[in-house]
Amino acid sequence: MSKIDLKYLSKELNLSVSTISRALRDDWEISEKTKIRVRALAEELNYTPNPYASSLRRQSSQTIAVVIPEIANNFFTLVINGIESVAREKNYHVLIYLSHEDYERELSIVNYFQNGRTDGILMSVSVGTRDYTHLQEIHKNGMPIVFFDRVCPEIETTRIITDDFESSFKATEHLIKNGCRRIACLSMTDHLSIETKRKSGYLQALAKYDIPLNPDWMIECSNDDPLSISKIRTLLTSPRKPCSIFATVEKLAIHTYDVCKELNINIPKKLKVVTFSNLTTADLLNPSLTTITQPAFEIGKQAATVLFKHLDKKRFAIPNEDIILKSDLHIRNSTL
Amino acid sequence: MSKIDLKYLSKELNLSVSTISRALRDDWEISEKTKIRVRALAEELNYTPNPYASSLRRQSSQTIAVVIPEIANNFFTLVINGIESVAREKNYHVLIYLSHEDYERELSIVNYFQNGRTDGILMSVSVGTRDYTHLQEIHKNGMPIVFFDRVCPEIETTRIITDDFESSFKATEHLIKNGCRRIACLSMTDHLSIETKRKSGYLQALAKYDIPLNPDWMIECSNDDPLSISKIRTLLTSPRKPCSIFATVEKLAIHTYDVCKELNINIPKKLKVVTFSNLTTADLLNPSLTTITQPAFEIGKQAATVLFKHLDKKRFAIPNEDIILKSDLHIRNSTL
DNA sequence: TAAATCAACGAAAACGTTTTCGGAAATACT
DNA sequence: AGTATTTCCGAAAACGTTTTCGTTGATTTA
Repeated sequence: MSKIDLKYLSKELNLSVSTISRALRDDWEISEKTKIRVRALAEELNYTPNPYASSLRRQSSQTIAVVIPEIANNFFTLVINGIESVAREKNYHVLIYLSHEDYERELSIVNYFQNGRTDGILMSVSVGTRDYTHLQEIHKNGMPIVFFDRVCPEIETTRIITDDFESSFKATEHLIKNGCRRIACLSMTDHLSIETKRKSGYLQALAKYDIPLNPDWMIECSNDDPLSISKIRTLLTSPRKPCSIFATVEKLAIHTYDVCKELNINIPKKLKVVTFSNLTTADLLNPSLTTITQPAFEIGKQAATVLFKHLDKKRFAIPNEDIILKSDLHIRNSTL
Repeated sequence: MSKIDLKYLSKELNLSVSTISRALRDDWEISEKTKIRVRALAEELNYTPNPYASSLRRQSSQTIAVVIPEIANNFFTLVINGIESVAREKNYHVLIYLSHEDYERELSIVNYFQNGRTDGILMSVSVGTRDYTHLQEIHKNGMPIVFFDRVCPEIETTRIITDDFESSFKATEHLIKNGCRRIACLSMTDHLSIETKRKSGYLQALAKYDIPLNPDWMIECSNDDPLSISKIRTLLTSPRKPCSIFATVEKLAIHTYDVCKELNINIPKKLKVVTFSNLTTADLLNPSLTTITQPAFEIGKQAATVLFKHLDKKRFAIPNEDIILKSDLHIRNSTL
């Protein structure tokens, strides 16, 4: 079975290659009659243009890249769903890259993009990156980037984020109003924009209610699960232990549940837990988990929309702004 | 900042374009001295070849496509992780497409692949597809496909699957041994290979223990969540209701949990539940959920490995065989 | 010494599109 | 009738690689 390309069609129809090409893209310079003939044959032979030839010639790939730290994570999968929903509408293809929270990997991924493989990037930076020069460089070279959730403030582009400070404040306040004053904060690293905002929301709430901060209760965890778990375990077995936990990421709350199960600590009687999370089963946990839920699908959708607004007409520069979406506090039994 | 391509490098170094190209791919016809010069400049200017030009010329894209029904699903994200782990090693790029369990979408996605956009496909078919001609066609045109989990038996290629029959049998037997005889089966559609296997495992277990089959207890659910939930609700409120549920997919078990919560049905006292699932929080649910867990990461890894074995040397044809991995039955409180 | 081999490189074709430029035929306008 | 517009189409360049096929001068072999 010979390949069907423009040349083949052109010979078959006794037309030039350029005419075929134009007919298929519905160019006004081609008569309706020939368009119909061309389309008919193309349809019949199931012709599809070679994407690489098109991309090479047009200098655009009809492809966007999504760079995320991990994929086995409800937040990011929902974001991808949001992105895909608009990419599909625009007939774009979606490349997915996982940085695994590692700076080196992120670096090598971004280097892939130097030469036109993608028309734009949607990205959430990994916890491991503290240096943004690789992003700044590619951005300066004209590659459009839109950040979401874990953003890079130094780069002049749109950042889709949520009201992390406010919702953290609200969640902490919720704990306080439920009688807690000994509130610990589990967070990841210091370098992520979202982490600092969430922590400062927590701190602000403490301050508002005149609760002194116990530095021992601000636990910096990492991507090293066993280490994080052991940190949580020592926290919960220490003589001065907290009566509730505010976790900035879902995983740390799950670790907390695990440790409580192991140590037979009753949630919420002995320990209340609230966390950022997009877990679909939060309602079914034992006990059901109070969460701050980010509008993940919407985040993906908005990020993609901003990017495509630029890709559609290059004249539209991506504005340098934060788009802030609201998270929801779902109060459940873990903070009863 | 002008583009740096081979032409630019060639002018800079007073060498021909072809020499530059060969030097960079470490061709033996180029002297070590010039190789070093070329590499040095390429490194300095951060040259990366245009992937579309390469792909066009070499007729290979360094890209594989993954087609899955949905992504907000632990099983598939783990599979993707497995795939990505080997794709990354091979320096391949991963395109992800979501069929959303819809045949039409799957069709149009597969049509994208007609003209070399991808070097190979890893795929799990959607529940909506009963006609495989689109897959057969593209496969006959020489596109390598490897199926996983939800396979297409008609196509002569490798299928990575799990021991669905055996583990379903074991799970059902587990329910029987725990005193259940009135066991309902929640499944999706009739057309998926995995569904029929899982159901026949269930049926076989009933047969072995001389339990007559109640057709009313074989509930065919769908992707329409509200409908599925209402089916489950009527099942659990009917006069002749089951005392346990075997669910072929995670979502149906979650629906069951929701309905039980709504109707105040105690799990496991009034109803035992076992399901296929890769939920990370199965252990933390109320009650903890007994699951048949598929080795999702390994599935992705194996699927990708088989594909790359072929892509590495085209002489190696993808064998027409099933690779069967074992699932694990994790007994937890929902079947106590 | 002449012929043959070899190492190192260049010119140009090729991959399959898209797009620029131009040209012939048909139609419309003085 | 002659000129100006349209209308429709073709030739060829261009996109940036890779690869085929030479070519040159140096080295080895007969």
